[in-house]
Amino acid sequence: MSSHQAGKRPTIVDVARHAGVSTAAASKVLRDAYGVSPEMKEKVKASMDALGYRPLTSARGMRRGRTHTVAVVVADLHNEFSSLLVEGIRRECERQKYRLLVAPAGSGKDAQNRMVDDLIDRGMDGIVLISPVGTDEELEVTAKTIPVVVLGRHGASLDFDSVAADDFAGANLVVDHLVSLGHRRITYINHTTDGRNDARLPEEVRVRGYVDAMIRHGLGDAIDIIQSQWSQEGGEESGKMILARTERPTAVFAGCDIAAFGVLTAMWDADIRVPEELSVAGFDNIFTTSLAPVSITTIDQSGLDMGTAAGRLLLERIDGRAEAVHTVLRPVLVARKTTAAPAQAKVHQP
Amino acid sequence: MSSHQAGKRPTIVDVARHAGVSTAAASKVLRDAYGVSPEMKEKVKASMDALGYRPLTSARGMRRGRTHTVAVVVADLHNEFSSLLVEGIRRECERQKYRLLVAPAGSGKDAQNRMVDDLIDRGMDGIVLISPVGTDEELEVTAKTIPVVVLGRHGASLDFDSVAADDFAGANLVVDHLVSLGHRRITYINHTTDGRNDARLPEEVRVRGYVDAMIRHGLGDAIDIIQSQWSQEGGEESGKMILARTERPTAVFAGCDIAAFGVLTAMWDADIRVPEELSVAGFDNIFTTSLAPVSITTIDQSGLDMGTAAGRLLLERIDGRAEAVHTVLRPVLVARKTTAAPAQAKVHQP
DNA sequence: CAGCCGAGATGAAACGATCCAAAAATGGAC
DNA sequence: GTCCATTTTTGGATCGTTTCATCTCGGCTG
Repeated sequence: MSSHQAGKRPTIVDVARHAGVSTAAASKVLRDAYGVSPEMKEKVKASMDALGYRPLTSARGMRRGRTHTVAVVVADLHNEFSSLLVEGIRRECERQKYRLLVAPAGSGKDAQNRMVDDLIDRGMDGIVLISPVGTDEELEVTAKTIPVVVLGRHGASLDFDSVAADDFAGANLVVDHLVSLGHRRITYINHTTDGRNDARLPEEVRVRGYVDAMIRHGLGDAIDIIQSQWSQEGGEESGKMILARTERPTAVFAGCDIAAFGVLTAMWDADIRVPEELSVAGFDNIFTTSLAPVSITTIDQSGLDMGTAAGRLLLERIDGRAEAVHTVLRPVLVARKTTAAPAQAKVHQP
Repeated sequence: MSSHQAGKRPTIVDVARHAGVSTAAASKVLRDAYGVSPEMKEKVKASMDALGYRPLTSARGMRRGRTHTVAVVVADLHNEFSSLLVEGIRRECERQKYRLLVAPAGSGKDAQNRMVDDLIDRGMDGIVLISPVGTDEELEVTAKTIPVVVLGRHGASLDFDSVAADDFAGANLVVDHLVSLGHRRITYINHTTDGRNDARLPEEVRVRGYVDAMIRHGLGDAIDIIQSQWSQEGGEESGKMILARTERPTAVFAGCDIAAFGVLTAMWDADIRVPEELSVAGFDNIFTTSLAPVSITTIDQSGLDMGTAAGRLLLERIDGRAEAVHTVLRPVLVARKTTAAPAQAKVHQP
């Protein structure tokens, strides 16, 4: 045995004995329940901090079923955008005196499901899932057991709440911005999902938004989609492909910021000046887009707001709300330095 | 009440009844304890997955005192480097069938201490603290209650383990690298800690490493330290200060990567080419240093290894080890594209 | 065949809290 | 001073699991 058991932790029984009252009384004081006289309250409280007593959350949760703890399941922590979401949830939890724990589950479906089970077994009061890969059916099974909020995925289940940004509107904003600068040949970099092809995935919604906006501007003929991956490598490759063409676009709309970084790398290596020779826009407004030497034009989904919204919904659910709520947040364009009017373009539109 | 209690979760009593055995027997099967016949084992296991039974970790932990769960306390999740550390810890925990939860506590001392208490109350088996702000004395009090590993802070307590990178050696590597490229005027950007001035803080160790290396190379006269903050703003301001000088350095060693980004921004804005006109080096090897259009030379502390080391130490402690272990890991230089020989320099050294 | 042994199985007491119903104290009203 | 209505206080059951001491039962030994 290690030496950590040294001074046994005081229990509520110790407090009661020290104060000369019953444990039931001590418990009431602890919870400020009804039916305890001021002097008893005083006495017990004094004993509590004389002994340095702190109730054991797990023992509490056992009878009462509440631990005042919620968890957010996330694939990994490297994604800056999910950090923002987490921070939003955390703030809302803090405001309502709940504790938030972050559970990194990996990107596999089984791993995520196992993590959810483990969190339930560990007495969480509710769970937020960030862009989970499981099917809606799987999530609904979970949601019958414990309050669940899905963050960052479009959908409309009756059993769990959801919060997502309007990716369609976001993609529209980018195209509108580029067109208003005078661009017509705007290439989009898509994230190709191998296998599952869920219309509610952000990537699907964004590409639809791009296509729709192009058509709306009468640029249906200029629609140009590169099937790639939303990673720095995917962006870089796409950039090189574009450079290899005889007729290049004047603007590239990378579906996410990481990919935009990749495109910039490709341009830098080829000595193409951004935005003079090519405009580049991202999506997500991750922290480093503002930090880059040439700050990147992007779409801000206001992750903080999404997070707090999710936190609020979750705590409402825990509190008893029965009907599902689905929130869609409106993104905004953050115009920075990677987009500008194209070299020799008529600024006026047809 | 919400509708989540629908199908009551099966307990070990249900399993026992279903299998027609005592709960004690069921419990033994669950833990594969000694003294259970093959046929009983079979029967009970069948009942378990017939009912979809999963033991409640908190109830278990209550009697046995172990929940197979550990937590890592982190100020916030925006720091990419701590994400790496967390990932390392997670892998080690997974290997040993432990669950890791991440607890974002904020940067305040009180907030961190409160978080640690709450984690103990929630039945964690052990805790890793990433660059905690509390004093060693406070940490020792905690470490008497629960196994603790401190990550990213130099120190040598008898009550808790620690893992840190050799910041001194890291700073040496950068200076050696720059000098070998032919630089002599190397400016260092320091992080000024207002108030506490702990010699074991990374920033203190790094600046000592810089000074020491400069002297070792006979460049004591060229020592030039800018007191600033390790943030993108701090880096940018420092960059501007350098530009305003009549005699500029040929290389800047920003104490951390974020600050290096700031320096690059300042240079970009002033049309100074990096590395042609100025070399810039960072420290930490955060993910985006490789991703930036001009990838940044930096020091890799191999956060993954630090994390797994911390995880291993923690689990050993939980397992009973009594003596403290302090690990220092050797960092390596990652030479990328922001450093090169200065414009008109003799490449040979005196 | 009495006695012993050890492996398997079990009932009940923990663990640290909450919660319910019942007991004790308080305070008026008559 | 008795009686009733409140308020305070309490004992003990309970949550889901482990653990401990005990019990059973077949097989061996002597």
